[in-house]
Amino acid sequence: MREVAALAGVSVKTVSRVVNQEAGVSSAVRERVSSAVSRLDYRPNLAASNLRRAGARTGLIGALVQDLSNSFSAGVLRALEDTARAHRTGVLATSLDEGVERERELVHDLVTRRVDGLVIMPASTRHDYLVSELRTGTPAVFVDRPPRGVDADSVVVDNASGARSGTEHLLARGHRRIAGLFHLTQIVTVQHRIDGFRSAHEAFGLVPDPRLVVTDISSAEEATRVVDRLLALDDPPTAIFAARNLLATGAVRSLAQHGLRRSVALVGFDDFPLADLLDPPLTVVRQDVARIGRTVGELIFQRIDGDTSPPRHVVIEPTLVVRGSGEIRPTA
Amino acid sequence: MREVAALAGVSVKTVSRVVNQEAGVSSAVRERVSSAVSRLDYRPNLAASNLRRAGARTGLIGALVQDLSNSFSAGVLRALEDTARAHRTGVLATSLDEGVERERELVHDLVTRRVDGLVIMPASTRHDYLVSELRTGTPAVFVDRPPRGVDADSVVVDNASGARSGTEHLLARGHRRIAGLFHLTQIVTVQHRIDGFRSAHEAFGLVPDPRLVVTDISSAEEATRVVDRLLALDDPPTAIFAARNLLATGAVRSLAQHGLRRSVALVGFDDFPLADLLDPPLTVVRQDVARIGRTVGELIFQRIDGDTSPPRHVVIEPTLVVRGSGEIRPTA
DNA sequence: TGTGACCGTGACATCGTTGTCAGAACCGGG
DNA sequence: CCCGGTTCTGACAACGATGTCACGGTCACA
Repeated sequence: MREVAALAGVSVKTVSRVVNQEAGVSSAVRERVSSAVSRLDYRPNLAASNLRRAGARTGLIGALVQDLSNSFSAGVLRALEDTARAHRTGVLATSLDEGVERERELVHDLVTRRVDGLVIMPASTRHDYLVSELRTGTPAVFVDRPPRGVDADSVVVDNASGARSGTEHLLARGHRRIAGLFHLTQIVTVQHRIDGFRSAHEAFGLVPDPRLVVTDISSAEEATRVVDRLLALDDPPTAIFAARNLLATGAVRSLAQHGLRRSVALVGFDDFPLADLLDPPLTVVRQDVARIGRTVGELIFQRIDGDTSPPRHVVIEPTLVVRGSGEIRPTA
Repeated sequence: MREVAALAGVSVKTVSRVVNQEAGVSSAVRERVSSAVSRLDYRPNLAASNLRRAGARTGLIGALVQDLSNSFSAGVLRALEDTARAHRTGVLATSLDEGVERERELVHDLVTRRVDGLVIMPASTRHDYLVSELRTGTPAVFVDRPPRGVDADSVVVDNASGARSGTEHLLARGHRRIAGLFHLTQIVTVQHRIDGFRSAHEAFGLVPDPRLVVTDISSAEEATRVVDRLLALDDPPTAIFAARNLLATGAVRSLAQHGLRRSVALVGFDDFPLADLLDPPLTVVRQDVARIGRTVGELIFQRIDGDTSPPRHVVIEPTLVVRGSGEIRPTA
């Protein structure tokens, strides 16, 4: 900046005025400064500017998601990004891979970076550690999983209701032996999905066979092996409820290997690209990722703009998308 | 920081020493300062610190990708993110959606933010505008599409060779009327894929029927309509080469609607999750996204660490993944 | 006891920028 | 020609941190 000032023969303050398009600079001087700026490839230092300006923003929000390459995370992030762009803000996104310790470190790091807001798809189950972080004034919004131990906005889907409707869909078609595939039980949303799975059974006066309820499956490959095993039972399931997108794809792989894709019903939780192109097309409980991402964006920017009303907890209802795989009748 | 110093009864410089774990502070003082830090929830201001420190890094790299929610972009980004984490660096990712103007603005913005490096999956075809941006010393690496008008590292796949091997795969199985679906011709990689498609034909002493070569298709929906139209021709294609993941899925939708998934052969360019679960499973030319992302990460961090050797252009060979859809024989 | 080395600490300048305020130059009106 | 009011410009301090250097105190040793 000093160099620009020297080249243009003015003070640094005048350069600052020109760069920030402040009024009250003669056009002759403005011209000289502008040409000096471009001749020297001068770029104002945003950090220094933010330092000096009162209550300036960094124009950055931090987003901690489960896994960038998972279509759910990516979809939410994409919608969030679009909202952020409208507010001239960048998104600093990181995958957590269910790493609890990593979550803590990253939050600390992001707060230290002075991001304007945090969007957290948490790996941890207790978020007390956030209290001191948020005292610094950084607003946070939780996505997909609700906050515990700290008061913050959240956007989640009604997991119990989604799992319930998916399961009831199978029960209503006569299935009585339904396998339930679930992710890590320590995750609250997974617990809710299990609850929904059970309450659907109760509504039909049934109790799920414990051998058919498998939890803590964390990859598609593991889901495939689990289904392989279930299909080998004396009385195998006639339908499968896979409570997460990766588990559904794992289940499809197993069914395909056994040539049972058209005989065993399957309902998944989470829609994903191409689910409609499978054969049979996959019936799923869909979470509207774009809407979730947009809602998160709206909440966080309201907070950034100074909204201090009590935390809001937005619950988005998932919808059942009927495509074929969930309508297969039980084999006698 | 002043408050911490006051509370601990020391100077700010000593607080700085403790925070940065510098040697030469008595443990008593260190103790007092640490407790003051946690009592006040003090967080050092990274921006101010960077301002003072000579040649400090922001610990940020900017990544401009085509579309975060596309599995190709997301996969590359995920691998890049992992590399960046190893270097204690965050990734500021943005979708370009083929927006040329947006690319320019974002690059300018990121350079102004003083990111340590830029990773660009460019929307534009000429990158002269980068010359002045890069003069500031920010290194850049191009992904997926090569730089033109500026000297910078790049990581691309051999598009011509990939398209050629995919097309030859179909020709070798007796197909003579092969439809080619391509994205925007202004994109260099698309031109190369077209070249590969043609040269495969030449190798068989053939010339593609111009009516079967459709370019500038930019969405899955449009691809579906195009295939609908091609199938309605008097002499419809017996095989389809879809030179991008979205175009392949669009093609599958059309084939499905016409009940032709098992009669018309299909080879796609770009692998994606679940391609193996389609029926028939999709034969594709696969780009190793993880390897691309890792390579990009290695290049950019070498530059950040001061490597000033001439630009390197890494070409990654795509591989043909045979699954079924590409092995369908032509119908008589 | 004096001396030099070393240790712990703080004062001050500085990074690049902008808010504040004051001064210089110019204008029109009396 | 003087005066008050604009208009334009610059000097200076400050944002939050750290590099430099100098200071006072301990300690070992001559």
